[in-house]
Amino acid sequence: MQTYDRILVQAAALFAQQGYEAVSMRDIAQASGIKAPSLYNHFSDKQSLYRATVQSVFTQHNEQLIDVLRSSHKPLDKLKKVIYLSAVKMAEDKIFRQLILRELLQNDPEKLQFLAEKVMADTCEHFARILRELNPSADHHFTITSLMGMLLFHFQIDIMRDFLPDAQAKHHRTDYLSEQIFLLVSQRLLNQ
Amino acid sequence: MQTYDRILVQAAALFAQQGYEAVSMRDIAQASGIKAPSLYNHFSDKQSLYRATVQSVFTQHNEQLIDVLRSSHKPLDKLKKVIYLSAVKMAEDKIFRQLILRELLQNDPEKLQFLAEKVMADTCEHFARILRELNPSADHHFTITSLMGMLLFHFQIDIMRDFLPDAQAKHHRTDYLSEQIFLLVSQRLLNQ
DNA sequence: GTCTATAGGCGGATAGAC
DNA sequence: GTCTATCCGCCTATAGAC
Repeated sequence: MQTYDRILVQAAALFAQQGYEAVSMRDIAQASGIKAPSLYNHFSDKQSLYRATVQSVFTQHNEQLIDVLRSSHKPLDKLKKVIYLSAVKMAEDKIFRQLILRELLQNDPEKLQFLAEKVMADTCEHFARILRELNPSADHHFTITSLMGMLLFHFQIDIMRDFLPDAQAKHHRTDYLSEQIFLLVSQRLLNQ
Repeated sequence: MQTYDRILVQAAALFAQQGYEAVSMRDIAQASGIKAPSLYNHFSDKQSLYRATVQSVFTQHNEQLIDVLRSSHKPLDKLKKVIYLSAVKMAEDKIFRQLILRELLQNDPEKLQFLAEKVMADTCEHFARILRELNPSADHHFTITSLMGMLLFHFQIDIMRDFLPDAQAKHHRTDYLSEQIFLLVSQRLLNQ
Protein backbone atom coordinates (compact mmCIF):
# COMPACT_ATOMS: atom_id res chain seq x y z
CA MET A 1 0.00 0.00 0.00
CA GLN A 2 1.23 3.49 -0.84
CA THR A 3 2.23 5.89 1.90
CA TYR A 4 -0.75 8.15 1.21
CA ASP A 5 -3.28 5.36 1.70
CA ARG A 6 -1.45 3.98 4.70
CA ILE A 7 -1.69 7.40 6.35
CA LEU A 8 -5.44 7.56 5.69
CA VAL A 9 -6.02 4.10 7.16
CA GLN A 10 -3.97 4.76 10.28
CA ALA A 11 -5.38 8.24 10.78
CA ALA A 12 -8.94 6.91 10.50
CA ALA A 13 -8.32 4.39 13.27
CA LEU A 14 -6.71 6.98 15.54
CA PHE A 15 -9.23 9.77 14.95
CA ALA A 16 -12.15 7.34 15.41
CA GLN A 17 -10.74 6.00 18.65
CA GLN A 18 -9.46 9.19 20.29
CA GLY A 19 -10.92 12.18 18.50
CA TYR A 20 -9.35 15.01 16.52
CA GLU A 21 -7.69 16.95 19.33
CA ALA A 22 -6.31 13.91 21.13
CA VAL A 23 -4.41 12.63 18.11
CA SER A 24 -1.12 14.31 17.24
CA MET A 25 0.59 14.43 13.87
CA ARG A 26 3.43 12.50 15.52
CA ASP A 27 0.98 9.71 16.50
CA ILE A 28 -0.29 9.40 12.92
CA ALA A 29 3.23 9.49 11.52
CA GLN A 30 4.46 6.77 13.85
CA ALA A 31 1.47 4.51 13.07
CA SER A 32 2.17 5.04 9.36
CA GLY A 33 5.86 4.21 9.69
CA ILE A 34 7.18 7.69 8.87
CA LYS A 35 8.19 10.85 10.75
CA ALA A 36 5.80 13.71 11.37
CA PRO A 37 7.24 16.22 8.85
CA SER A 38 6.76 13.68 6.04
CA LEU A 39 2.99 13.94 6.53
CA TYR A 40 3.17 17.47 5.17
CA ASN A 41 4.26 16.13 1.77
CA HIS A 42 0.82 14.51 1.49
CA PHE A 43 -1.45 16.91 3.36
CA SER A 44 -1.10 20.64 3.85
CA ASP A 45 -2.04 20.55 7.54
CA LYS A 46 -3.81 18.53 10.22
CA GLN A 47 -7.29 19.74 9.26
CA SER A 48 -6.83 18.66 5.64
CA LEU A 49 -5.61 15.26 6.73
CA TYR A 50 -8.67 14.89 8.96
CA ARG A 51 -11.08 15.94 6.22
CA ALA A 52 -9.49 13.52 3.76
CA THR A 53 -9.70 10.76 6.35
CA VAL A 54 -13.38 11.30 7.08
CA GLN A 55 -14.28 11.58 3.41
CA SER A 56 -12.41 8.37 2.60
CA VAL A 57 -14.08 6.37 5.39
CA PHE A 58 -17.56 7.63 4.53
CA THR A 59 -17.14 7.10 0.78
CA GLN A 60 -15.97 3.53 1.25
CA HIS A 61 -18.81 2.79 3.67
CA ASN A 62 -21.45 4.11 1.28
CA GLU A 63 -20.06 2.20 -1.68
CA GLN A 64 -20.23 -1.04 0.25
CA LEU A 65 -23.79 -0.39 1.35
CA ILE A 66 -25.11 0.52 -2.09
CA ASP A 67 -24.14 -2.90 -3.45
CA VAL A 68 -26.72 -4.42 -1.17
CA LEU A 69 -29.73 -3.05 -2.95
CA ARG A 70 -29.22 -4.62 -6.37
CA SER A 71 -31.39 -7.61 -5.54
CA SER A 72 -35.15 -7.24 -6.02
CA HIS A 73 -37.18 -9.13 -3.46
CA LYS A 74 -40.58 -8.22 -2.19
CA PRO A 75 -40.46 -4.78 -0.49
CA LEU A 76 -40.77 -6.23 3.02
CA ASP A 77 -37.95 -8.71 2.41
CA LYS A 78 -35.87 -5.92 0.94
CA LEU A 79 -36.40 -3.80 4.06
CA LYS A 80 -35.46 -6.70 6.28
CA LYS A 81 -32.36 -7.38 4.24
CA VAL A 82 -31.18 -3.79 4.10
CA ILE A 83 -31.64 -3.37 7.85
CA TYR A 84 -29.68 -6.54 8.44
CA LEU A 85 -26.83 -5.47 6.18
CA SER A 86 -26.71 -1.99 7.68
CA ALA A 87 -26.56 -3.61 11.08
CA VAL A 88 -23.69 -5.87 10.03
CA LYS A 89 -21.78 -2.88 8.68
CA MET A 90 -22.43 -0.89 11.88
CA ALA A 91 -21.32 -3.79 14.04
CA GLU A 92 -18.17 -4.43 12.01
CA ASP A 93 -17.08 -0.95 11.06
CA LYS A 94 -16.29 0.60 14.40
CA ILE A 95 -14.20 3.25 12.69
CA PHE A 96 -17.15 4.47 10.62
CA ARG A 97 -19.48 4.36 13.59
CA GLN A 98 -17.22 6.33 15.89
CA LEU A 99 -16.27 8.87 13.23
CA ILE A 100 -19.89 9.60 12.38
CA LEU A 101 -20.75 9.98 16.06
CA ARG A 102 -17.84 12.36 16.52
CA GLU A 103 -18.98 14.38 13.52
CA LEU A 104 -22.50 14.53 14.98
CA LEU A 105 -21.00 16.21 18.04
CA GLN A 106 -19.57 18.96 15.86
CA ASN A 107 -21.39 22.25 16.16
CA ASP A 108 -20.13 23.71 12.90
CA PRO A 109 -23.21 23.95 10.63
CA GLU A 110 -21.07 23.58 7.50
CA LYS A 111 -19.64 20.26 8.64
CA LEU A 112 -23.09 19.06 9.64
CA GLN A 113 -24.48 19.99 6.25
CA PHE A 114 -21.67 18.08 4.58
CA LEU A 115 -22.35 15.10 6.83
CA ALA A 116 -26.06 15.15 6.09
CA GLU A 117 -25.98 15.79 2.35
CA LYS A 118 -22.83 13.99 1.28
CA VAL A 119 -22.78 11.08 3.72
CA MET A 120 -26.21 10.31 5.10
CA ALA A 121 -28.62 11.51 2.41
CA ASP A 122 -27.71 8.77 -0.09
CA THR A 123 -28.34 6.02 2.43
CA CYS A 124 -31.56 7.74 3.48
CA GLU A 125 -32.81 7.78 -0.11
CA HIS A 126 -32.20 4.06 -0.45
CA PHE A 127 -34.26 3.41 2.66
CA ALA A 128 -36.92 5.88 1.54
CA ARG A 129 -37.48 4.11 -1.78
CA ILE A 130 -38.19 0.84 -0.02
CA LEU A 131 -40.45 2.45 2.58
CA ARG A 132 -42.50 4.24 -0.07
CA GLU A 133 -43.22 0.90 -1.73
CA LEU A 134 -44.59 -0.41 1.54
CA ASN A 135 -46.64 2.62 2.51
CA PRO A 136 -46.67 5.69 0.27
CA SER A 137 -48.16 8.02 2.86
CA ALA A 138 -46.24 7.28 6.06
CA ASP A 139 -43.70 9.60 7.68
CA HIS A 140 -40.53 8.18 6.18
CA HIS A 141 -38.23 10.90 7.43
CA PHE A 142 -39.13 9.96 10.98
CA THR A 143 -38.79 6.25 10.30
CA ILE A 144 -35.38 6.60 8.67
CA THR A 145 -33.92 8.84 11.35
CA SER A 146 -35.26 6.45 14.00
CA LEU A 147 -33.60 3.60 12.17
CA MET A 148 -30.25 5.37 12.02
CA GLY A 149 -30.44 6.27 15.68
CA MET A 150 -31.11 2.69 16.67
CA LEU A 151 -28.48 1.22 14.37
CA LEU A 152 -25.82 3.57 15.70
CA PHE A 153 -26.78 3.31 19.36
CA HIS A 154 -27.35 -0.43 19.62
CA PHE A 155 -23.90 -1.24 18.29
CA GLN A 156 -22.11 1.62 20.00
CA ILE A 157 -23.28 0.44 23.43
CA ASP A 158 -22.38 -3.19 22.80
CA ILE A 159 -19.41 -3.12 25.19
CA MET A 160 -21.49 -1.63 28.02
CA ARG A 161 -24.68 -3.65 27.42
CA ASP A 162 -24.00 -6.11 30.22
CA PHE A 163 -23.94 -3.28 32.74
CA LEU A 164 -27.52 -2.32 31.85
CA PRO A 165 -30.61 -4.04 33.32
CA ASP A 166 -31.90 -7.29 31.77
CA ALA A 167 -29.13 -7.68 29.18
CA GLN A 168 -28.92 -11.18 27.68
CA ALA A 169 -26.54 -12.95 25.33
CA LYS A 170 -28.89 -12.46 22.37
CA HIS A 171 -28.53 -8.69 22.69
CA HIS A 172 -24.96 -9.01 21.45
CA ARG A 173 -26.07 -10.79 18.27
CA THR A 174 -26.35 -8.69 15.14
CA ASP A 175 -29.04 -10.93 13.64
CA TYR A 176 -31.26 -10.68 16.72
CA LEU A 177 -30.93 -6.91 16.97
CA SER A 178 -31.59 -6.33 13.28
CA GLU A 179 -34.64 -8.64 13.40
CA GLN A 180 -36.07 -6.70 16.35
CA ILE A 181 -35.40 -3.35 14.68
CA PHE A 182 -37.09 -4.63 11.54
CA LEU A 183 -40.16 -5.76 13.49
CA LEU A 184 -40.37 -2.43 15.30
CA VAL A 185 -40.19 -0.42 12.09
CA SER A 186 -42.32 -2.62 9.85
CA GLN A 187 -45.22 -2.96 12.31
CA ARG A 188 -45.48 0.78 12.67
CA LEU A 189 -45.15 1.26 8.93
CA LEU A 190 -47.96 -1.14 8.07
CA ASN A 191 -50.30 0.07 10.83
CA GLN A 192 -49.83 3.76 10.06
CA MET B 1 -23.08 31.32 43.09
CA GLN B 2 -19.85 30.12 44.69
CA THR B 3 -16.69 29.82 42.63
CA TYR B 4 -16.75 26.02 42.83
CA ASP B 5 -20.23 25.74 41.34
CA ARG B 6 -19.53 28.41 38.76
CA ILE B 7 -16.54 26.39 37.56
CA LEU B 8 -18.65 23.22 37.24
CA VAL B 9 -21.33 25.03 35.23
CA GLN B 10 -18.88 26.67 32.86
CA ALA B 11 -16.77 23.53 32.50
CA ALA B 12 -19.88 21.49 31.66
CA ALA B 13 -20.80 23.84 28.83
CA LEU B 14 -17.28 23.87 27.43
CA PHE B 15 -16.62 20.13 27.70
CA ALA B 16 -20.02 19.33 26.18
CA GLN B 17 -19.47 21.67 23.26
CA GLN B 18 -15.81 20.99 22.46
CA GLY B 19 -14.72 17.80 24.19
CA TYR B 20 -12.14 17.10 26.86
CA GLU B 21 -8.95 17.62 24.86
CA ALA B 22 -10.12 20.76 23.09
CA VAL B 23 -10.89 22.66 26.30
CA SER B 24 -7.96 24.14 28.20
CA MET B 25 -7.78 25.01 31.87
CA ARG B 26 -7.35 28.62 30.74
CA ASP B 27 -10.66 28.43 28.85
CA ILE B 28 -12.50 27.15 31.90
CA ALA B 29 -10.84 29.70 34.16
CA GLN B 30 -11.71 32.60 31.87
CA ALA B 31 -15.34 31.48 31.57
CA SER B 32 -15.49 31.24 35.37
CA GLY B 33 -14.01 34.70 35.88
CA ILE B 34 -10.74 33.58 37.46
CA LYS B 35 -7.20 32.75 36.32
CA ALA B 36 -6.10 29.21 35.47
CA PRO B 37 -3.96 28.52 38.57
CA SER B 38 -6.94 29.29 40.81
CA LEU B 39 -8.71 26.23 39.44
CA TYR B 40 -6.17 24.10 41.26
CA ASN B 41 -7.48 25.30 44.60
CA HIS B 42 -10.77 23.53 43.79
CA PHE B 43 -9.66 20.53 41.74
CA SER B 44 -6.40 18.62 41.86
CA ASP B 45 -6.04 18.42 38.07
CA LYS B 46 -7.92 18.58 34.79
CA GLN B 47 -9.13 14.97 34.95
CA SER B 48 -10.67 15.50 38.40
CA LEU B 49 -12.39 18.63 37.21
CA TYR B 50 -13.80 16.72 34.24
CA ARG B 51 -15.02 13.83 36.37
CA ALA B 52 -16.69 16.20 38.82
CA THR B 53 -18.32 18.03 35.93
CA VAL B 54 -19.73 14.89 34.33
CA GLN B 55 -20.97 13.53 37.64
CA SER B 56 -22.68 16.82 38.48
CA VAL B 57 -24.47 17.06 35.13
CA PHE B 58 -25.64 13.44 35.20
CA THR B 59 -26.80 13.59 38.81
CA GLN B 60 -28.85 16.73 38.20
CA HIS B 61 -30.37 15.25 35.06
CA ASN B 62 -31.42 12.05 36.80
CA GLU B 63 -32.93 13.89 39.75
CA GLN B 64 -35.08 15.98 37.45
CA LEU B 65 -36.26 12.92 35.53
CA ILE B 66 -37.19 10.88 38.59
CA ASP B 67 -39.69 13.49 39.70
CA VAL B 68 -41.72 12.70 36.62
CA LEU B 69 -42.83 9.27 37.70
CA ARG B 70 -44.69 10.17 40.88
CA SER B 71 -48.04 10.35 39.10
CA SER B 72 -49.94 7.10 38.62
CA HIS B 73 -51.90 6.99 35.39
CA LYS B 74 -52.75 3.93 33.41
CA PRO B 75 -49.54 2.19 32.28
CA LEU B 76 -49.91 3.26 28.66
CA ASP B 77 -50.45 6.89 29.66
CA LYS B 78 -47.48 6.66 31.98
CA LEU B 79 -45.30 5.38 29.15
CA LYS B 80 -46.47 8.17 26.90
CA LYS B 81 -45.80 10.75 29.57
CA VAL B 82 -42.36 9.52 30.50
CA ILE B 83 -41.31 9.39 26.85
CA TYR B 84 -42.56 12.93 26.38
CA LEU B 85 -40.72 14.21 29.43
CA SER B 86 -37.51 12.43 28.50
CA ALA B 87 -37.83 13.97 25.07
CA VAL B 88 -38.28 17.45 26.52
CA LYS B 89 -35.20 16.97 28.72
CA MET B 90 -33.15 15.71 25.77
CA ALA B 91 -34.27 18.60 23.60
CA GLU B 92 -33.54 21.20 26.28
CA ASP B 93 -30.45 19.84 27.95
CA LYS B 94 -27.91 19.98 25.15
CA ILE B 95 -25.10 19.81 27.70
CA PHE B 96 -26.33 16.48 29.07
CA ARG B 97 -26.93 15.10 25.60
CA GLN B 98 -23.51 16.01 24.26
CA LEU B 99 -21.68 14.88 27.39
CA ILE B 100 -23.35 11.47 27.34
CA LEU B 101 -22.55 11.05 23.64
CA ARG B 102 -18.93 11.98 24.29
CA GLU B 103 -18.77 9.48 27.13
CA LEU B 104 -20.23 6.81 24.83
CA LEU B 105 -17.27 7.37 22.51
CA GLN B 106 -14.87 6.56 25.33
CA ASN B 107 -13.23 3.18 25.00
CA ASP B 108 -12.22 2.87 28.64
CA PRO B 109 -14.35 -0.01 30.04
CA GLU B 110 -14.27 1.50 33.54
CA LYS B 111 -15.78 4.77 32.37
CA LEU B 112 -18.40 2.90 30.36
CA GLN B 113 -19.33 0.79 33.36
CA PHE B 114 -19.72 3.95 35.43
CA LEU B 115 -21.86 5.50 32.71
CA ALA B 116 -24.07 2.43 32.46
CA GLU B 117 -24.50 1.63 36.14
CA LYS B 118 -24.45 5.06 37.73
CA VAL B 119 -26.08 7.17 35.02
CA MET B 120 -28.23 5.10 32.71
CA ALA B 121 -29.32 2.11 34.81
CA ASP B 122 -31.63 4.16 37.07
CA THR B 123 -33.48 5.64 34.14
CA CYS B 124 -33.65 2.20 32.52
CA GLU B 125 -35.26 0.72 35.63
CA HIS B 126 -37.94 3.41 35.61
CA PHE B 127 -38.77 2.58 32.02
CA ALA B 128 -38.61 -1.16 32.73
CA ARG B 129 -41.19 -0.97 35.51
CA ILE B 130 -43.70 0.65 33.19
CA LEU B 131 -42.99 -1.74 30.33
CA ARG B 132 -43.43 -4.79 32.57
CA GLU B 133 -46.90 -3.58 33.52
CA LEU B 134 -47.84 -3.43 29.85
CA ASN B 135 -46.34 -6.75 28.80
CA PRO B 136 -44.51 -8.91 31.34
CA SER B 137 -42.85 -11.17 28.77
CA ALA B 138 -41.53 -8.76 26.15
CA ASP B 139 -37.85 -7.94 25.58
CA HIS B 140 -37.59 -4.78 27.65
CA HIS B 141 -33.84 -4.44 27.42
CA PHE B 142 -34.15 -4.11 23.67
CA THR B 143 -37.07 -1.71 23.92
CA ILE B 144 -35.32 0.55 26.40
CA THR B 145 -32.03 0.73 24.53
CA SER B 146 -33.96 1.44 21.34
CA LEU B 147 -35.77 4.24 23.14
CA MET B 148 -32.56 5.80 24.40
CA GLY B 149 -30.99 5.58 20.98
CA MET B 150 -33.93 7.34 19.38
CA LEU B 151 -34.22 9.99 22.07
CA LEU B 152 -30.53 10.85 21.81
CA PHE B 153 -30.30 10.73 18.04
CA HIS B 154 -33.51 12.58 17.13
CA PHE B 155 -32.57 15.61 19.21
CA GLN B 156 -28.87 15.51 18.41
CA ILE B 157 -29.56 15.77 14.67
CA ASP B 158 -32.08 18.57 15.04
CA ILE B 159 -29.75 21.18 13.55
CA MET B 160 -28.99 19.03 10.49
CA ARG B 161 -32.51 17.64 9.95
CA ASP B 162 -33.35 20.02 7.14
CA PHE B 163 -30.41 18.73 5.11
CA LEU B 164 -31.89 15.20 5.14
CA PRO B 165 -34.58 13.99 2.71
CA ASP B 166 -38.27 14.73 3.42
CA ALA B 167 -37.71 16.81 6.56
CA GLN B 168 -40.73 18.88 7.60
CA ALA B 169 -41.43 21.51 10.24
CA LYS B 170 -43.13 18.95 12.50
CA HIS B 171 -39.87 17.02 12.80
CA HIS B 172 -38.46 19.87 14.87
CA ARG B 173 -41.30 19.63 17.38
CA THR B 174 -40.64 17.74 20.59
CA ASP B 175 -44.30 16.74 21.02
CA TYR B 176 -44.53 15.28 17.52
CA LEU B 177 -41.31 13.29 17.86
CA SER B 178 -42.19 11.93 21.28
CA GLU B 179 -45.68 10.93 20.07
CA GLN B 180 -44.17 9.03 17.15
CA ILE B 181 -41.59 7.33 19.34
CA PHE B 182 -44.38 6.35 21.73
CA LEU B 183 -46.45 4.86 18.90
CA LEU B 184 -43.46 2.94 17.55
CA VAL B 185 -42.63 1.46 20.93
CA SER B 186 -46.14 0.78 22.22
CA GLN B 187 -47.37 -0.96 19.07
CA ARG B 188 -44.46 -3.38 19.13
CA LEU B 189 -44.91 -3.89 22.85
CA LEU B 190 -48.58 -4.79 22.62
CA ASN B 191 -48.17 -7.00 19.54
CA GLN B 192 -45.23 -8.93 20.90
C1' DG C 1 -8.38 31.91 47.52
C1' DT C 2 -6.52 34.37 44.04
C1' DC C 3 -2.88 36.18 41.81
C1' DT C 4 1.94 36.59 38.80
C1' DA C 5 5.68 34.21 37.18
C1' DT C 6 7.45 30.37 35.36
C1' DA C 7 8.87 25.59 34.71
C1' DG C 8 8.82 21.81 31.52
C1' DG C 9 6.68 19.35 27.92
C1' DC C 10 4.26 18.62 23.78
C1' DG C 11 1.72 20.51 20.00
C1' DG C 12 1.67 21.99 14.71
C1' DA C 13 4.42 23.43 11.33
C1' DT C 14 8.74 24.84 8.47
C1' DA C 15 13.74 24.88 6.61
C1' DG C 16 16.80 22.68 4.31
C1' DA C 17 19.95 18.44 3.64
C1' DC C 18 19.86 14.05 1.24
C1' DG D 1 9.62 11.91 -0.40
C1' DT D 2 11.75 11.39 3.76
C1' DC D 3 14.65 12.85 7.04
C1' DT D 4 16.92 15.90 11.26
C1' DA D 5 16.82 20.06 13.50
C1' DT D 6 14.30 23.60 15.10
C1' DC D 7 10.86 27.46 15.87
C1' DC D 8 7.38 29.04 18.60
C1' DG D 9 3.18 28.83 20.96
C1' DC D 10 0.08 26.68 24.09
C1' DC D 11 -0.59 23.26 27.43
C1' DT D 12 -0.84 21.46 32.50
C1' DA D 13 0.80 22.27 36.71
C1' DT D 14 3.61 24.40 40.57
C1' DA D 15 5.99 28.04 43.54
C1' DG D 16 5.39 31.57 46.18
C1' DA D 17 3.64 36.56 47.06
C1' DC D 18 -0.48 38.90 48.73
